[in-house]
Amino acid sequence: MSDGSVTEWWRVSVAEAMELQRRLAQQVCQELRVPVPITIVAGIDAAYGGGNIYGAAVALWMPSLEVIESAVAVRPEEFPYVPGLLSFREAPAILMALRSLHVRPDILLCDGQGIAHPRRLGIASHIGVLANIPTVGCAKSLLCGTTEEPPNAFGATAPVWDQEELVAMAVRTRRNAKPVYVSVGHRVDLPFAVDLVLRCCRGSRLPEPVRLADSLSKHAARSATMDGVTPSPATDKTP
DNA sequence: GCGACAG
DNA sequence: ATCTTGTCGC
Repeated sequence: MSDGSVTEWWRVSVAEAMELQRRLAQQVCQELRVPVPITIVAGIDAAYGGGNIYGAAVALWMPSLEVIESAVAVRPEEFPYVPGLLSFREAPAILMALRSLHVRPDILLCDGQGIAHPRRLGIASHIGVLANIPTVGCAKSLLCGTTEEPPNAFGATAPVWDQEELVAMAVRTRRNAKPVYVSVGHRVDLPFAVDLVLRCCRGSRLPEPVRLADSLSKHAARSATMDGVTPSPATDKTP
């Protein structure tokens, strides 16, 4: 077979992308299959600048949340932003950043949905299946589903339902702040996902791993963009 | 047909 | 996500 069809899975049409999601969604594991105890957690996120996408990954020790190392990867913007197809736009850069880490995270905390997705394959689940690693989705807003406002206290939760299915939990990670939406990514169950997110909170609305990855990706995009430098990432590298 | 719509 | 100033609260 030609390696192009295998490695560049994101270079597809919107219809093909949705079809691939339906297929990969069947491979998502919603049961707890993680190393015990969790020693290394990595936060991942992406930012845009100058027509490129900056994927970032930050690895931290558990339970201290001390940073071990971080990495950034740059890729050109190829797939457009289409609600429900975010992973086809951001995952290539994020996977490349993950690959350059020298440590192997036990689990990934992703900025975005896990199975709280129309076809049950948000970016967290997609990356989990592709990399065969446990993942948790932690989004700042909902893509689908309905919920109630959780009590205004740290750790309070409220279920998120979509089509009669429990797809996520609204979680209050900080008093007086809007909740975040935690969902199963891959190889974890919902209770564990919520617990991990809470154990990663250090005063901010976003759990530390995600907050740091968000910050790193933004700084990388910003600094590269205003140096008049518009990096031309190699197009032949596979994430 | 109309509105909603992760980042 | 990104474009952008000041402002309210802990």
